[in-house]
Amino acid sequence: MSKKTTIYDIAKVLNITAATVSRALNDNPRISEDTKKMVLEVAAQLNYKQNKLALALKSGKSKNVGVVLPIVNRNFFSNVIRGIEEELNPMGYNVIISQTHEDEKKEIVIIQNLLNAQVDGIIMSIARQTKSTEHFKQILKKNIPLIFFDRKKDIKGASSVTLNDYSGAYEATQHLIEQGCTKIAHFTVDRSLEIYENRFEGYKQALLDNGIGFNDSYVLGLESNIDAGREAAKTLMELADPPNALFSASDLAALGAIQYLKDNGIRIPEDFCVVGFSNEPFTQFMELTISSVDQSPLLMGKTAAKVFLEQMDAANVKIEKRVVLSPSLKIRKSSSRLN
Amino acid sequence: MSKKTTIYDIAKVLNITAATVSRALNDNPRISEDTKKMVLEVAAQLNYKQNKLALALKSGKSKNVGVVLPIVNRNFFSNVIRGIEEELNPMGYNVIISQTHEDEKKEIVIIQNLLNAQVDGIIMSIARQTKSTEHFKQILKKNIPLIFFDRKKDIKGASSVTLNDYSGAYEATQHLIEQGCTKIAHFTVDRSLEIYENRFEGYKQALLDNGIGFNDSYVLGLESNIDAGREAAKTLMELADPPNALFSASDLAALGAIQYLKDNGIRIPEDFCVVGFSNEPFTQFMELTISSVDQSPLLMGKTAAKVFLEQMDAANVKIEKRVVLSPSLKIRKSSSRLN
DNA sequence: TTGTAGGCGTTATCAT
DNA sequence: ATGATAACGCCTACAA
Repeated sequence: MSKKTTIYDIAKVLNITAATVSRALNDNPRISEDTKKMVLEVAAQLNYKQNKLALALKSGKSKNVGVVLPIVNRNFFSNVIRGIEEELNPMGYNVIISQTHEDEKKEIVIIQNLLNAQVDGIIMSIARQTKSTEHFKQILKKNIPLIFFDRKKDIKGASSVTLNDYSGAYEATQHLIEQGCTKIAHFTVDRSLEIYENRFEGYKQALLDNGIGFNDSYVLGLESNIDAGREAAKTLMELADPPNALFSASDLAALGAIQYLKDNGIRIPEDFCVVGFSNEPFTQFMELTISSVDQSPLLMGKTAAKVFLEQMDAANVKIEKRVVLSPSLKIRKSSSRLN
Repeated sequence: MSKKTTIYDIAKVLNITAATVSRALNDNPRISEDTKKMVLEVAAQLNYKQNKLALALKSGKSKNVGVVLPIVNRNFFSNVIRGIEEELNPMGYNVIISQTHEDEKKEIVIIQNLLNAQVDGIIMSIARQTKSTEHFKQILKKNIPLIFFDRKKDIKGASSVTLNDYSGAYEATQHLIEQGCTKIAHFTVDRSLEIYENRFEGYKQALLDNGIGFNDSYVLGLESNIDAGREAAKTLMELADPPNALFSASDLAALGAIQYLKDNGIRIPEDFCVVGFSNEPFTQFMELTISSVDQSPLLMGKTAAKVFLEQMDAANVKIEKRVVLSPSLKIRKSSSRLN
């Protein structure tokens, strides 16, 4: 069809040069109002659209930001994306999404690709298994901002926006204790990840601060799904001295546990209290609503985006920034004995 | 820091020309194995990375695809994104996400922006209120593929991947009838949107085909959330002749209705059967699991991506393609009387 | 097999 | 106020 119209096409029509057209289009002061008006007119007539690619090549800024995360179709991550997009789009940035599927190799390839695509920044949450840090350093070496969210690695020059998982876990456990629970179990997922380790530590510290002995057999590592939760609950209840409460680092696992307990005639919250983590939508939809720690993913996304924007403004001034967001405990039926 | 290395840097080291380097890097046959090897070596040493921007400018192909949808943090949409990304990333495409927030003006601006950014294609689900089609035609005029998913407009040259909402609704209604339900209500959302209109039509036709009179007062339009569902259920049950079943075009509204019914001592499924639409995750998590029509969003995303890839291959051959996916009814407790 | 030169669309730095 | 020119990094005829 009709080739794209360039500033040269406009220039030709008006018998002026492309440079002048460019100035007119960019509100350059060194140009007469008259020619400016004419250029704008012809541009409209010819349906001229700036080619961002050319601009990007020239300026070295692509106005694209890469967002890398394990998987998009999970409530937490899709909310983060939403936050990032809402903050960045109005500033003229496009958001490129890539999924690692928790695969370190894929993560490395993706980052290579984004760097080749000349993204202006990378906002990411690392894959579970990622051990290497070489690819992160590559990013920083090219002097482009790297902002981690939720799952991070401590790397000089990289910023991060995380949740205070420790205090979230502490608060949740404290709440269970206040409900009169004395024997509190904990479901963790993968303590080699900082976030889960911190949740564990918060849980443990709350127990100790309240003079409650910490019991190793009450801590179980499992996958984040319903079946795993059911099974783990079974394991717990078959202990010689079973617990009477659970703080789960996963909402789905918490749900599984609740299902198992109910099936076995254990009343919630009368006999057993449960608090989950993530504040997944379904926790509010159940008949027995589930208490959970909210991670404010939307805010996390927005904050990560803002940190990126700051770094862009700061030009060469490379100050790594570490933002820690406060979780908020949503108390629901599964842990509401009093009142 | 160190400037990015270009093919010129490599050329300089080897005392050859950039063209030769380019050929070596691109497996061009017209080059000696020796120089090729050397180039590759030096490229590795200098940590050379191809600048995709330059390539894009030269070739006119950005290897970016725009994905435009109302909002990302909704189960359906985030699953579609996942499908698209999984299909396109391995083919070397990056996926740019933008949200319209159901705002037509924003949709227009976003598309303008994507066109300026020279995307190679646009995969999108239109905003609710969108009436104009001018911006869609702009896309096609530039000869770049436009693929709608779920919510589409019929435009010459545009492809689409949709769900057979009609048959999904028909099947759901038929199922309710088979459960012995005689008076079936319907929650719709916005019948000015094709998908909801089709669900309504499928519902209506199933009634007629079974010799069941269609009752206008059983059809309510409402927002897709729990409270609206509760309220609408109240309206229904206060009718002189209240229904004994509900086919809701929204899972959340279905949940609201179920909550209201339960609160008022109506037993589900014994007294009243419910089927929703979308197969949201929570429908399986409830104690009373909710029957729902699955939209296979992941497949929808993958299919849309494949259609795009086909169109790219087909070069100038612009064949618009219309794919219609089959829904599948997930029968759960909320509508399981028999057996 | 390799080098030369031009162009993709912009902007910026000189001149004029 | 405007024009000419170079440059961003790459690819590809064409020439040698």
